[in-house]
Amino acid sequence: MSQHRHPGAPGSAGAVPALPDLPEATVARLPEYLRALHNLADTGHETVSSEGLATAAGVNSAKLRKDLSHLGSYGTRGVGYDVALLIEQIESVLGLTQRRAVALVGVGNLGHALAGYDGFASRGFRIAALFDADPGRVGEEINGLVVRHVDELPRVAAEESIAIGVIATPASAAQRVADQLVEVGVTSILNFAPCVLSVPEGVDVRKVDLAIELQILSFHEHRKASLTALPATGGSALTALPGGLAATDSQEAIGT
Amino acid sequence: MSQHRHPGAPGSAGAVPALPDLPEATVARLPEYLRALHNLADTGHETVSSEGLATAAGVNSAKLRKDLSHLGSYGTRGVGYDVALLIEQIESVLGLTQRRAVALVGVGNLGHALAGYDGFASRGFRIAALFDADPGRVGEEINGLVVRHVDELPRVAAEESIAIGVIATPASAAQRVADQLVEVGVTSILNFAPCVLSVPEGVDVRKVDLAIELQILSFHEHRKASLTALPATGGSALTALPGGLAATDSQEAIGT
DNA sequence: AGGCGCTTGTGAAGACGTGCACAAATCGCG
DNA sequence: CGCGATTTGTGCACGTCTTCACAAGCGCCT
Ligand SMILES: NC(=O)c1ccc[n+]([C@@H]2O[C@H](COP(=O)([O-])OP(=O)(O)OC[C@H]3O[C@@H](n4cnc5c(N)ncnc54)[C@H](O)[C@@H]3O)[C@@H](O)[C@H]2O)c1
Ligand SMILES: NC(=O)c1ccc[n+]([C@@H]2O[C@H](COP(=O)([O-])OP(=O)(O)OC[C@H]3O[C@@H](n4cnc5c(N)ncnc54)[C@H](O)[C@@H]3O)[C@@H](O)[C@H]2O)c1
Repeated sequence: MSQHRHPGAPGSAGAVPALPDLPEATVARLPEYLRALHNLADTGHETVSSEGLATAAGVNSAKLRKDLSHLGSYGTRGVGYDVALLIEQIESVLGLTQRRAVALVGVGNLGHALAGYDGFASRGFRIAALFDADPGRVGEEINGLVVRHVDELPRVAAEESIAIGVIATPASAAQRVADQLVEVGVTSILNFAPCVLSVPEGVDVRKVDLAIELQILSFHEHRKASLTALPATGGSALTALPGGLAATDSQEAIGT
Repeated sequence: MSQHRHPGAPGSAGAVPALPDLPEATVARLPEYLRALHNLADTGHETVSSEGLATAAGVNSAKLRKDLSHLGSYGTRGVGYDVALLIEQIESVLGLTQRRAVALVGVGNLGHALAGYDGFASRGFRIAALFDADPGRVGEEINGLVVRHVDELPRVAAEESIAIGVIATPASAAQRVADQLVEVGVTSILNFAPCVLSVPEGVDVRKVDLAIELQILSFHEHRKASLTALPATGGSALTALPGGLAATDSQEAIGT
């Protein structure tokens, strides 16, 4: 976690973009806004209201406005937001003006799918290199890229100026791979292996774990089943009627 | 969300689970604790302290204790938690005592990888059916399962009592597939397509979007680069030491 | 039995995130 | 030129989550 908040320079008369220092929750939503905006642009929309964009992104419109207000005032009251301008601004804030090079380590079952995914390219990234430790896989060509041995990582990382590393190896190898990535200067890692990675301060790790997602769904499934099964709670008072239609739970949005 | 648990009956002679109604943030972490606990059990540990488990799960120990306290008091002061007992409790709360059936729709690039993934089975789930709309793929056998046409979903869903649907189709087809899943009674969906799904109240959707993860990393990468470029802010400090060996295990955990 | 060290469980405080509600700003039109 | 319709940007209150700090409980050793 980044904790050191520089207290000084509040007004900050800086003329430059000035690093807005966005709330983390906002950062996590910006990509979704960006995707929705691209959809709108592709369908010919020139402007969009906060209400419209919020619906397209699946969030509350007040939240969307507050999020965007952190980037500056790029909307026009009474009109809405200019789609092209907003795309530009969000991409700028997310650092997508340069196409970042991604290295994928572990070209197995999952790695193959990722290597062949074109959603990377269309959203600001370039798979620059594939690595594996299995000699049987080295040399294989996927989508125009040759799989290299992981020992070549230092050389290739320098050549391609890798910005982000993706780990798709078994969990047992993930920490070692992470160490190797850090060693060659990678400071952002996306980890698909089901394990906790230990990295130096300053290195960011995000984790995607499919089984965890399913287990969270399982919890809610379990809870829903229990609720309809035995609606009587405690011993007295509040006799939540089992009608089944009186579901008070509002929007079902779970987690982030 | 309601939080008031029954005020009386502290000893709680109740033998039944009793629906703890956990905070969502806690639910999202329980699977990680569970995974860490299984690792501990496999390496012969019988008990573990909150500190130890917290480290293994990559969280703060106070947070872990508070999370576990929501399930009840399953620890022993001065000793720690019984690993086997805690596994049992967490699995019970998450509804993993029954092996839930999962249907995977869209057996393309990504779908193939998911269908062949054994991490499902070992963590409480069973891939019960594969579906695709492409006649060319229907009939193909993957990992012992035959790909069926998506039109067979109603029949198969009933036969296998599908609990969770996984969508791995292109975004353009995702909403239609979601509708079909809801239609046959599925109330939990894991969506890999980069789009917002609209579902009725009572249906839970979780989304995994690889490009979003990368873009969030990109933001932090961008910010880190800007900071080192112009460190004039405040007193600066933090001169990222290149040594590389001073790995403080302070995880950089971003977002959730 | 009693004391000591260790660990849990939790109250309290603060940080963070959310959503309402409304003033301010802008456009279009008569 | 002014007015009403529309939509942004934000102050404020509320709820959720995190973290600290410590009393209470437990086992072990003397
Ligand atoms: N397949 C899926 O759908 C899926 C889903 C979620 C998570 N995961 C996780 O993703 C990871 C990969 O899964 P998979 O199914 O592709 O496994 P896999 O065994 O098919 O592929 C792993 C690949 O990593 C390579 N590898 C092993 N050690 C390495 C090292 N030190 N350096 C470089 N490469 C190395 C192996 O040679 C292999 O090619 C696993 O941790 C798995 O738990 C997979
Ligand atoms: N491949 C990846 O690594 C990756 C990563 C992240 C996200 N995604 C997303 O996952 C989804 C699938 O990606 P992919 O690379 O596997 O695509 P793909 O084109 O290889 O596979 C899509 C499959 O869905 C099937 N399909 C299409 N319409 C259908 C329908 N109505 N019902 C049932 N099946 C249908 C197609 O026949 C095809 O087999 C896409 O939305 C993609 O954006 C993929």
